Amino acid sequence: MTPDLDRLFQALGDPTRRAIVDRLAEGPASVSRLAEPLGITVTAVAQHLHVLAQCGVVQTEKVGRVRTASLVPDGLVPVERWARDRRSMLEKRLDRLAEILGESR
Amino acid sequence: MTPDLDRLFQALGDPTRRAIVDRLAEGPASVSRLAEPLGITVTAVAQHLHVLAQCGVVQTEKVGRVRTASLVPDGLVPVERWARDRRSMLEKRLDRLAEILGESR
DNA sequence: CGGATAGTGAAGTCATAACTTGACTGTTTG
DNA sequence: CAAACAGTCAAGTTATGACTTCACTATCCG
Repeated sequence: MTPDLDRLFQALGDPTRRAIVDRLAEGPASVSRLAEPLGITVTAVAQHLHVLAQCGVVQTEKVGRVRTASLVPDGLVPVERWARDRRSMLEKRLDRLAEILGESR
Repeated sequence: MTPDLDRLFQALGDPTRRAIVDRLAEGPASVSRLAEPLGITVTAVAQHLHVLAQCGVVQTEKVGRVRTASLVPDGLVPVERWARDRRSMLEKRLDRLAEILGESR
């Protein structure tokens, strides 16, 4: 069910991948530029970028021999919405509960 | 770095665990009640609940022989905030960029 | 009491996923 | 052209994590 959300959350579950997102939030970067501060192979970074692209968080474009990655504008919206929805659902329930408890006073 | 977020996102990366959260959004439930629709062992559910509790998403209380799980009111807030922060950072950057491009017209 | 019910604990299995290495393809530049 | 550079591809390694089973404990109820 909802394989999109699955891949999205699973992708963000990895700290290295979130670090990449953090870095890209400050602006586009090449594969090796991303690899540098992470102490990781460029191969590994490329793999991470692939999964981040798969779930719509980043987009990459290769010009010449350098591939530049950047964040997709609304890539993180589903995450935000998922969390917000659950929270609001819970809050509604708790409000109703409080109301009932209040009435019986 | 930020082991809290790490555990949180990693926890939500598992579809079964998100299904549990979904179920709990509708109200508290016992371990076996949660296991039933998932086609999974109660043991597995207990394990999932443990990791969800570790990262502050659910809380459980055992009364008598039944353990009841429920969502922690603000357990998902960090997720929401993380996503929102990245998005707003990106938006600001794109706005600045648009401004600059606009000026040069 | 005795049998069902609800969950726990320890161990083991199995798949996946995060890396690495090493060989290779293109691209830039002195 | 040759050497350095940026990235890619295909394997292989290793750790972790999502399960299961089975034996066990504690609680409820007729």
